[in-house]
Amino acid sequence: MITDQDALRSFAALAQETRLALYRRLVEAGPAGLSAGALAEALDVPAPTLSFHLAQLRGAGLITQQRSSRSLIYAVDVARMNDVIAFLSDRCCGGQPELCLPTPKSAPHARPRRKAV
Amino acid sequence: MITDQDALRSFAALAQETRLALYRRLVEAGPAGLSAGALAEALDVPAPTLSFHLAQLRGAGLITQQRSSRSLIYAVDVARMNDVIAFLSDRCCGGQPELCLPTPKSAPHARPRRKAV
DNA sequence: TTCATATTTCCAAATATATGGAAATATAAG
DNA sequence: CTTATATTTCCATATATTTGGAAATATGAA
Repeated sequence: MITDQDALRSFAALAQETRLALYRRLVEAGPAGLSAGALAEALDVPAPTLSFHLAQLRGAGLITQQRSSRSLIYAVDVARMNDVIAFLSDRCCGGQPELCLPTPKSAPHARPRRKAV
Repeated sequence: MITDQDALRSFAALAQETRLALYRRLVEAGPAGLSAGALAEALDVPAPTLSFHLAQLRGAGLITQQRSSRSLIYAVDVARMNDVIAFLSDRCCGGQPELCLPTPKSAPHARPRRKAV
């Protein structure tokens, strides 16, 4: 589960060019994550600016932080992203989800869904 | 498909309390949508403020607008939301999606996913 | 210790977003 | 044509976010 405020913070966190790029870079990196330094180099962002944006993503619960010697390693929190997606998907069409399908005829041959992120 | 800018605009659109409430109210309403007036009353928002927020959601492509006599009817664009979700889900773990699953053991009994929104 | 590296916190200036009253536009009814 | 309803656009003010240099903190190496 996820509160309205959590969802709001998550969208706010992703609603910024640098942060969205950071998040996607971390999705790409997978569970191993990347250090702040590696991210700074990858995206060419000054350290204080990077730190600010990572803090936003972390405050939204979208990424985790872990120290490894002098480096801080960031990685996506997949479960949280799935919660955010569920937040948007739930309670559709006043409890009649079938109304939410793009078009009636597309339902029969709908492609199988993959686990998000 | 969806561009980075499109995704960014979508998150920005949802990253605001009133707009998120509007969007969710429209998800609930389903394909029939709701008029600006109905939304103004439901959320108790002054007309100009409402109009501003609806324009943001529309600019992001998340909702559609259609005139019906004197009223303007707004409804969610389900296809766009699915695109936004796909944007976040794609290219995970450097091309090894299995690494992105929350935990290895949770994969076998993963629940079936429902079409988003 | 002392020094170097990695990253954060502090803070002030620049930029962007949200709010709502008053006026404008669109549509329909009498 | 006049009036009423529905909604938007205009615009000034208020509020929030982003930026990056300088200084502070944390860790490890010599």
